[in-house]
Amino acid sequence: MPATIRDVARLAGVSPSTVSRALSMPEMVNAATRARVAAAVEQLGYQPNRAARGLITGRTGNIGLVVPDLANPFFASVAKGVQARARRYDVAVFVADTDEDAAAEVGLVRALAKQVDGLILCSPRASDADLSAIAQDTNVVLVNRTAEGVPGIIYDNEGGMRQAVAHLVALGHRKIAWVGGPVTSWSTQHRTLGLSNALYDHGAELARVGSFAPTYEGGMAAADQAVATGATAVVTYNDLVAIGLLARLHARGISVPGDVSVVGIDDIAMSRMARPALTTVRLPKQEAGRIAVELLLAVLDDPDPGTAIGTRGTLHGELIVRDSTGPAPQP
Amino acid sequence: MPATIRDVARLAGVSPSTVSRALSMPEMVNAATRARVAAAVEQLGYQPNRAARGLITGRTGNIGLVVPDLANPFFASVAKGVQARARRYDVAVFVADTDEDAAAEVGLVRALAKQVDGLILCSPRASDADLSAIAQDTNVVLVNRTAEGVPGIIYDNEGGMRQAVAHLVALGHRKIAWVGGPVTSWSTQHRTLGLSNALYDHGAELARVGSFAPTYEGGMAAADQAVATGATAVVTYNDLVAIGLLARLHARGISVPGDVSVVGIDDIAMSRMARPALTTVRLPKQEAGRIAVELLLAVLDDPDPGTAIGTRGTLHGELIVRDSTGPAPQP
DNA sequence: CGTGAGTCTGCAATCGGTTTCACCGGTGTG
DNA sequence: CACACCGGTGAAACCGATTGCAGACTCACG
Repeated sequence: MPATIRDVARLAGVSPSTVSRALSMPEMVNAATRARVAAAVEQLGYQPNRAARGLITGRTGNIGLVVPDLANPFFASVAKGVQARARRYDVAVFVADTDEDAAAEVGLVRALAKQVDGLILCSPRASDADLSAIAQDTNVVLVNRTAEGVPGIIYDNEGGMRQAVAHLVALGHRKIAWVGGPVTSWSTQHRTLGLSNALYDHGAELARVGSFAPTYEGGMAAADQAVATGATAVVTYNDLVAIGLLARLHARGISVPGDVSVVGIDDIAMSRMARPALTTVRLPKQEAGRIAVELLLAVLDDPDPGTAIGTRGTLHGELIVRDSTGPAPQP
Repeated sequence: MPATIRDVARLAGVSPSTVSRALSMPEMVNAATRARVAAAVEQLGYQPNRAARGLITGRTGNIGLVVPDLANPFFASVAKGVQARARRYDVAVFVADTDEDAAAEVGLVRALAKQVDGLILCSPRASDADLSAIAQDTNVVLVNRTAEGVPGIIYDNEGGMRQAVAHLVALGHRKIAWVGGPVTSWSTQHRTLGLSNALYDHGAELARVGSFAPTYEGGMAAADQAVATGATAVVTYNDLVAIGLLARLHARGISVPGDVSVVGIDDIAMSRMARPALTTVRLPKQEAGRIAVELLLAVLDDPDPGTAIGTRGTLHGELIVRDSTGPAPQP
């Protein structure tokens, strides 16, 4: 039903080859012919069939995005960024959600790999070994995770933690509790390290509270233990955890920031709606998605694997001070 | 690099045609041959090239999902449902975000239409005319919107409003304010109507507060006007609005539910984390996505346009009572 | 005027599958 | 015994684009 390249050719009075060239290598065809082709294309509303093109060029013009959970606002934002930037390059995006399941993730990636030119893996849960294996035979860009020889975008977790600590120390806090995320999480490890270093530099004390699910419930569970450490401030793995923690503290009648200050990481939409509004380290989420697309397309265009391999973008967080942090209570 | 059907054929000692048949119409080929082919497929890890198949069958095995805003938790949930169900049928999903822009939407849909077998349009902002035009030459399923002759899934807005009203009336509320969403929104119209009817049936009074953006900010803006109506309860267009309204009421020192009760619609994750936790009408979001996929695939399989046209699924909401509603204050 | 270079265009092969059609051997029927 | 039929298979055409190669034409130069 839709017009084919032959229809255009017939209408323009040229051969299909010429139409093809007029569209993809305009400088190779005579200006007059080019104009005739353009007119015919216009008239028929012709759009080349991507499947047919892909068959011969080996490029599909599609990329895939794999995230652990679309309903998580962090990943939704990244997806939004990916999607917006991909459109600019006329690339379509397959989105897949693994439901936080590492095994499902590997299967999904394998299935998707055949249908796309490259994949963006956001906070993948797969093992380093699986990840490297995948990157072997597929163009992959990692977001929020690193793996040997695979290009990616990461956040400057150390820098973010440093900002949070500087803020809290300035407010007089000397003992700070840390609520970590999943033990296997790459981010948890780096954030723990960054926080620990920053606190050491300021001569303040770190109280580790352990690992919790990166959810509202995880935050509620962590609250009592965080308070029990005697810390006057709590930094959490992400905003969702911080908001859960806030809820539990409120339920127990503990004042924020009067008794305890709370800092999250991410700056999801919910954070400024929390009560009290959450102080947090804002991570540029859509930006990560946009850069991931640029990086992936660069990898695709460069046939030489040496260039892009190891290319790694770093994005910096920004401390957003709201109402959940205040001066440390006088003992 | 990846194995082609010819590789499989050679290994199995048969012709490509037989391999094709063994895979797509197994009953047409001898069991022994079929086994040999299966073994060869297994050994080579063969997966048919979708582009090549699509070229001849005219089916891509892909569907598209278009939403106004991926970062909106409501749409993220729908996307999650679509995505999960599509995977079950081995169908890949293109996701596109229109940024709430009706014009961009139409363009996006046109571009996407060529690359997929069908589209799921979730809460499309386009005009009825544009929508019908699109449905003319593309397989479309609507979610949260109706259009003449286009199949879709909608929510039973009337039923949801009825539940909310019954709850509020039972608590003694006699005058209820309604904060509407965008005037052009299909949902706004139906929710307004449903609320109005339910209130009439209970002999209670409706106070319309006007149209507001379906956002947190919209809710903050609506709060003062809602209070000024003298109503003892407020129903809002969605949960985001309700949460914004809650924030503004808190800022003004108005107690919820002591002075005013608040009811939202959607039941997004944020709602149970609000303070007070929000009473709301839960809409099955992932379910809508799942059904939309089923419906779309049914449309695709049925060459007769008469059957599916006008097929319309209705999903029912469920009142979730939390802490934002209570007995009407005694005058 | 012949020749070579250069520009532009068309022919035909190709990508990896699906599908039509013909064919083959074997069986059942008139 | 001739014929139709049937299950199973292969050869070849085809889907809609791209691209290597060769031909046609123009132009300049010797």
